[in-house]
Amino acid sequence: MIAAGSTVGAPGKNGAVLAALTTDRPGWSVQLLADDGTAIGEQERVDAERIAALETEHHPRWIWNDTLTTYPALLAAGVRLDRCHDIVMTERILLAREGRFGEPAAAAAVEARRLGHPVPEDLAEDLPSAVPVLFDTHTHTPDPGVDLPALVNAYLDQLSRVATAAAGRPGEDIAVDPGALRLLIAADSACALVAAEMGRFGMPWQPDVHDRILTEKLGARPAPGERPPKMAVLAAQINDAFGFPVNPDSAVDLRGAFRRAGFELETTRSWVIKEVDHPAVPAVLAYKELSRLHSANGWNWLTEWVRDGRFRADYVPAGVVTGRWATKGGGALQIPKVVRSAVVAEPGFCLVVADAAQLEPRVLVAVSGDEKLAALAGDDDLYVGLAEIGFSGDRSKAKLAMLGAMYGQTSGEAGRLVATLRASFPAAMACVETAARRGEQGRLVTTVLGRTSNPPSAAWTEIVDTGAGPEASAAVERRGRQVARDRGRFTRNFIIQGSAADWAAVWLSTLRQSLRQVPGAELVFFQHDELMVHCPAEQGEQVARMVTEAADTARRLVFPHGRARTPVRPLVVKCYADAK
DNA sequence: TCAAATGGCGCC
DNA sequence: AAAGGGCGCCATTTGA
Repeated sequence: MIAAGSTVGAPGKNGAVLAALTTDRPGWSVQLLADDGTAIGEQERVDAERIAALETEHHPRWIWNDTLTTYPALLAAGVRLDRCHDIVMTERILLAREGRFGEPAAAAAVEARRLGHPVPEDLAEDLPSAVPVLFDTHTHTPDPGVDLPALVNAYLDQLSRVATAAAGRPGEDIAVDPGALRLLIAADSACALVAAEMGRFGMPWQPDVHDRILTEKLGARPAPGERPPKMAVLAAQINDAFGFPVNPDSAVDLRGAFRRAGFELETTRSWVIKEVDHPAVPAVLAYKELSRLHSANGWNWLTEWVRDGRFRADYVPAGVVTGRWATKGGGALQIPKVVRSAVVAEPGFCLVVADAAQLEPRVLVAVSGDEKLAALAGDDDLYVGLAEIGFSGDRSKAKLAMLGAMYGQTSGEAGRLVATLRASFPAAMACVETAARRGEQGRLVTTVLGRTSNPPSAAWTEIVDTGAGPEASAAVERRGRQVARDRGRFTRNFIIQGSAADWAAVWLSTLRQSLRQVPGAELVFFQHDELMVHCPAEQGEQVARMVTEAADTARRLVFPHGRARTPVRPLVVKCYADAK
């Protein structure tokens, strides 16, 4: 379990609690340290076996520059480690709070340069998009320009900055408890371990089942560059219905075809086309659906991403500004429901699939401290209670209002419903609306654990300032107001989505710790507010309980003062498609 | 001709 | 039903 407010665990036998590690060729270099950073013994060139022995003997927190470029090679060598401190990930969190967003986050590398070591440009310019993600687990890439003293300096430097960073900066209102920030750092580091482990183990995936789904929907697998049979039939029907050739893959062509047929469409999105009264419409909609399946999760995806019965994704923990995970390639966070029956536990194993029910509205309850809303939070279905209070029992309206409030909807029915919500729950609404106003002013917002929004770009400031200027034309003024409002919607949602991501990160990393007691159990999937464990069938119920307990721990740690609940719903199944 | 932008849609 | 937040990915289109 992650201890809030502490950065290190119990001392090991020899007093060592930390182990700085760099990747060298061949092998690794390690320095054991006490919790104040004092070296214990000598720097050591080590192999995987020695690292495993150090883990057993000292159970240290491993300090390294970047989990995603360090840990996969260790996993490939058969070493699993329990705890780490990820310098790069921590640096991004701290820099954002210090108003130094966008500065190089490779702290150890920066420190190494200060000490006079050469730092290659690619590492020095370590912006989030430039972080090398080496998921080839057999790649063993040395840390260029990073040595053990630099790593230790970077670690101590980061520790010393936590309290100030937690306090934030004058005028920004982003202060959080230092313990919260430490929890965030620990959770993010642990999530990086999860991401590497999950990427290596992979999600059980049966290619024959997937192929059956594709063949059923699309017809036999076509030659490369050809349309699958059922798409070809639909394309022909579309041509017939219009009376002239149309390429349904081309939005330009499709829009032109509808124009010739007398329909002026803003876009060719499916919900727009659905409203058009023309004989081609059903075939167009069917074609779009099949086309999406074929191009995003068709046979090409299957051959590229599924090997040896596993889908191995490249996860990027906290890769999104809000702290949500991202992926590189494979689209692991957009697996369509229609192919989920291909995810099947191995013989003798089961899948424990769990999602957090109505997480975002519950997070709003917690971060806003709205007492009236909190009174509803005990219900299993938050929207039912909400409906009774403000929406004459209409659950769908209550849900729409809540989503509209969190996403910043102002127009249409949802906009009106948000107004109703505001009347009943002023504190909750004030919370999101304050966040929106800060965004409109170009200011920052923070999640509950202290992840801070990125500042607006210079271009944004320019547009907003010009729009507010005395000589602005009506159009320029309108444009300025619009980008300001867009920014407000972003910051409004940031505090909710990001705080939900905080909770989920603690949930995931807490569960990872519990699962060490269950031989054969592996986290195999994580998607924002949902996770999946692959474990021996007889341990399914035990793992399900752990999932629930981890959620409870996460609630206590992340929302210590809140009355919000964060219930999760673990299901023990054979197949992902059965988890509904 | 090639890289970047756009449109569209899957997930939460 | 529509369209507010966050993404990644594909095919097509655009523009240097």
